[in-house]
Amino acid sequence: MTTTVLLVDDHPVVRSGLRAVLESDSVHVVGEAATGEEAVALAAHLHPDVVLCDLRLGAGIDGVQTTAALRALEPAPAVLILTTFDRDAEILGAIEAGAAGYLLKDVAPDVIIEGILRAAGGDMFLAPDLADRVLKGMRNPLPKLTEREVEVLRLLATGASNKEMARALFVTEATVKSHIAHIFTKLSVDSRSRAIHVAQETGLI
Amino acid sequence: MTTTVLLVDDHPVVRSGLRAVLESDSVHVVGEAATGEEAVALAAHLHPDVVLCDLRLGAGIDGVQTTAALRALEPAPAVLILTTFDRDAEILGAIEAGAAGYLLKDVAPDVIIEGILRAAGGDMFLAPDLADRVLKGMRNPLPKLTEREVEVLRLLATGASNKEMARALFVTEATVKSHIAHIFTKLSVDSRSRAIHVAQETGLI
DNA sequence: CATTGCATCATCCGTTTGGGTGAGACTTTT
DNA sequence: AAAAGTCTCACCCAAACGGATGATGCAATG
Repeated sequence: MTTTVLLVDDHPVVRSGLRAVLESDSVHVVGEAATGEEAVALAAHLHPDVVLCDLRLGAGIDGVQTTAALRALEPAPAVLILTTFDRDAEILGAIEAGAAGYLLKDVAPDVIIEGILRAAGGDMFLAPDLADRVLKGMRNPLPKLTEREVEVLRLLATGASNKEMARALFVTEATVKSHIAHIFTKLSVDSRSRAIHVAQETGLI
Repeated sequence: MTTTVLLVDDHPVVRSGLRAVLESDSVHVVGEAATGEEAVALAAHLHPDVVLCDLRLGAGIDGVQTTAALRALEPAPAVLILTTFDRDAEILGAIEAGAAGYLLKDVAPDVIIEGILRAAGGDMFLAPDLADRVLKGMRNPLPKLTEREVEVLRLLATGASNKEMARALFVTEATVKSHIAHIFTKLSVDSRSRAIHVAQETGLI
């Protein structure tokens, strides 16, 4: 029995590649979507066994949000995340959103097929080089930042001074300092540069 | 007459996609390479009209170096850069290394084909949304940093303090401050965070 | 309704950073 | 040989930052 798959990627070339590589006795590609919104609409209609989804989708909702929306469908397809990057925060986000697995784009085609079949069977499937990191991430999850803190962190990452952030956010410098102090504590750092670094490394921003 | 093309990308899926998308009356894919080294070796042997090359090639030499090596062949193939990112420094690097053009991966297949044909004909071909930026980059080229300065900048971007950099580089803090002062001047910034930001934005690091 | 969490602001204080200036040693270029 | 560029270092000073502590208002949670 063949497993039906919906492809979600904003690059036409990648979709064609996946189609070419996946189509076989055991896997049948029933549709393609370029955005998360399109993916959800198509999945609701086509009922694929598995949705193979990029985490980075140019415009619109991102891969994590798409995963969550797909998993809320009835019946819910298994969602397999396929992407170029291995950012901890996003792996965890996708898994938490109900993804069955996570593969890097540079793996061999047969690994992807294997992942699809296992995802269709209800298995979890993680690229070996990532399993470790995911587990580590689960052991020391990054403390969650509040919306405001993320906002400050983003400004911080653009190189803004406290004064500039205060102006941009319509608050006093004291408030900005307060937010930054909290951010530093949560990220276990003691300088803006290091905060930027860990924020980027963990995919927090 | 058909134009012969060599594909260079570290992702098998992308290569398959490109092959599926490009193969036509006017374009014939004569080979695929996963690394820059492999690309040069194959190109020397297959003499393709055009090499379609990703800038980011997991292991080994990068796209810019590959471009330079390919252009040094006799006869030299036209090199068309195809990538996901639009980092100014790399665009310029590839153009300087002799690339005929630069396309983003999310463009439509027929745009890629058009780019290949024009590259084969000796034209320059830039994705429209990039041409502006390239020209801007040429008008305000980033002042070149010395090796030492780049080294300091990299450390800076990891969040290191002056003291830590001094230790890491076996110099005094005064020296580190001196380098940083020069970096700031060259990048026209006045804080470490902003230096990190422009360095990343311009692909300097 | 009490508690908790968030965002806001303040003051004090020590440390780090950034800016200016100058200078010696070594290499490459002219 | 002179000039230019790089890397190294030092000193001074003002501004920005980071840490500690505490307080207010407000919404959500229990």
